[in-house]
Amino acid sequence: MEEENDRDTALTLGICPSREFGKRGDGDEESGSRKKLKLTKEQSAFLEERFKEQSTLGSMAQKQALAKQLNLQPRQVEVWFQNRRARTKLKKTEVDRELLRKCFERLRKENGRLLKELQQLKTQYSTSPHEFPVVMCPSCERMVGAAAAGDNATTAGRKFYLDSKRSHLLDGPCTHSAAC
DNA sequence: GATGTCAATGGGGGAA
DNA sequence: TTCCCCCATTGACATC
Repeated sequence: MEEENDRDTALTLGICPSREFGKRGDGDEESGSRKKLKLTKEQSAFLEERFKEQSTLGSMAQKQALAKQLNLQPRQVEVWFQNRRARTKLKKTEVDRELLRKCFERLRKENGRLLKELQQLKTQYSTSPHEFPVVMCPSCERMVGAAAAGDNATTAGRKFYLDSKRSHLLDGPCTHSAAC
């Protein structure tokens, strides 16, 4: 318990209990295992505030001043900012991933709906082709026509292409030629 | 004991 | 060369 108190005091002061910070590549020769430093609430809150203003440290002087203010080694402040940026990035990646997942799901549903609609049109065309006045697009050489009057709401007014290999439904006009 | 969090390490790259 | 940054990883500690 006493040992813990000593460590807490050290942490409050920003002093690593078992090692000297501020150098790169220093080992933990003394104890044989590195102790974990936990920043105090005050230190974390202060660093958070600074991070909100600016996610990078700026000049060396700025870093040293901040370190002095918090009773930390400049290297510790530097490391805190690095880790904080990494956490921010990770969080953003997770948010982006979720957005993409939702977007994919929406597109998958839309694709399914369009495929179904296409299948219906193909069936409709094969049973009563006379209802589909068709002309050839001189540019892309595909057959293009307008959906017959009386079609359901989703297909009415749309243009469609009929091709031996491909069939396309378009929401907008074909850009190939005026015939489309 | 498994898992998560976070300070810290070490290596590599870019800029001055 | 030095400094700063990013990235992957480590290890101590907390929580379940």
